[in-house]
Amino acid sequence: MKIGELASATATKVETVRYYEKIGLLPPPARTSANYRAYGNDHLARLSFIRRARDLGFTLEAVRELLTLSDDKAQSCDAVDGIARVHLTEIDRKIADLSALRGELDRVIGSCRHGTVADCKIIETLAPRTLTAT
Amino acid sequence: MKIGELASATATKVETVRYYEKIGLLPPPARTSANYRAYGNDHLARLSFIRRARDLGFTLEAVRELLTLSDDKAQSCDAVDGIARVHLTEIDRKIADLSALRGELDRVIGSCRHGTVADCKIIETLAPRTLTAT
DNA sequence: CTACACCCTGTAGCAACTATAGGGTCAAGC
DNA sequence: GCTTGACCCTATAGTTGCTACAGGGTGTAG
Repeated sequence: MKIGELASATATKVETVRYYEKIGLLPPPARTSANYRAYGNDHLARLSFIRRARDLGFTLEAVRELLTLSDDKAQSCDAVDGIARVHLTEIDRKIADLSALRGELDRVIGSCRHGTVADCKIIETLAPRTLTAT
Repeated sequence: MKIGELASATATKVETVRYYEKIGLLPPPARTSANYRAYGNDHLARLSFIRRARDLGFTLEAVRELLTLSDDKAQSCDAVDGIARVHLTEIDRKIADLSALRGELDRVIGSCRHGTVADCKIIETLAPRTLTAT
């Protein structure tokens, strides 16, 4: 399988595949006589794994750990569970942050009376103190 | 006001202040004889504006537009309103994405039976297809 | 007069790609 | 047999929004 096929099979860009190889996430494949990368099913599986983990929002560092853990089949999967739980906590925090933000922005937008910028409540909210007192 | 004072007055790092100047978001201030930056209240106001907008999640590009708009006091504030609404839509999308992610990750974690990696449902979820068929 | 906190410039680094420049390869069609 | 076009290669620079050096100068307190 050439890099373009691997890429489209995993909804990845060709450059990204090469990037994953460069940072050691995807092992370097064999090469054809024309120096083209020749991938097998193991590469397809590994890249699929990476993409799924990325889609779930894991960082590349977390993906790297998950890949290492998944190679040791006899080990307890508690470490895997731990990584996932830490990640879940982070997502919860992000959602909370964004929701708070959303509320505030919504309030700001709601105050807009569609007048001129001089009376704009949005601008006022952004610069409440010293702007007029310059 | 020296850069350190301006920075601490706006909860910004000194390097960030210099960075904002470099990208043209904050105008270059006067200099003392020792070549130190000397800021006035207008700079304080502008940096406060920038920080508030950033806290609300606006990109630096959006902040730049908001600053430009806020300078023209006679103009209608509909453009300001528009930028804020676009931003709100983006935040909503991000929240939705993260919530979907959270649900999926929660489901994956819930399936963990704390056995070995070989039976790990989390790993299986990440690499459902070809990994075992290599 | 010597520490020490602060200031200066310029550059490199972070995540996770993406894009570009400047080439080589290969199958199809004329 | 030759060209066109899609694909492949490497290497490097760009993206966003900072942050962290390195290697210096300045100002003040003890």
